[in-house]
Amino acid sequence: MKRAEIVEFYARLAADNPHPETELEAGNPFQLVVAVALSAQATDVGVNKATRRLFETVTTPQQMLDLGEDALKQHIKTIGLFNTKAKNVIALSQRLVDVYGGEVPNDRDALETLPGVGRKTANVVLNVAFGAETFAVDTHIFRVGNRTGLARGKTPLAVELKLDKATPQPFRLHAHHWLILHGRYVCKARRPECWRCIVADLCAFKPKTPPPKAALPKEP
DNA sequence: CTCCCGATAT
DNA sequence: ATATCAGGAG
Repeated sequence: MKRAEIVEFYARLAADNPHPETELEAGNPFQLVVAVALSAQATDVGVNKATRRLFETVTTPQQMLDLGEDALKQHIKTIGLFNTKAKNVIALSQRLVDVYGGEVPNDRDALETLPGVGRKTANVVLNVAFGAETFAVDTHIFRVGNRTGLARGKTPLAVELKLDKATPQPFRLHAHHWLILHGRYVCKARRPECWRCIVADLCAFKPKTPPPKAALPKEP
């Protein structure tokens, strides 16, 4: 995608949603780390349903340790991969207490030493909790970047580095939220809704999906 | 590369 | 029935 097209692409998404925010519910950086770690291969809606009650009583790493792994599992058992996620969240909390004074570090390398936290989760925390201009490439952004031609790559890291180079100010801070929300609600994996996409004319995706035909009445 | 793994949409 | 969901670790 050309420079002017990229600016137009972001300008439209920005005009459509001036103040995009994460849809994960978290009251502080620690809860954010936990919520994002839990969100792997799960929907935000599902994560929020599980964390709503959990976060009423657990707001710090020490409180998570006091709760314990078994009780945590009961809270998050409706989320996929809950066994490894529970283990990771306890280990992550232990490390925050032992090494970082119970605080979430504002540093990608430090974040990535936390169990269950990889580059994508670290980038989300840096952006949402600390206002860094990071590009957290999840399944949605990977798909949108490759489909549209905005930022293509074989791996999430490759797409991230291209986004970093291709995204100009003043769009850098919120770019990853505009892309993820666009991917979640319009440029969907199964049935992309190109007929109502506001950047379809800038997009390289060939089979522009038509609007659904009106449902025919069923024969009895 | 495989494994982890329940809820939801199609 | 099956693909997909704010991935990460071994």
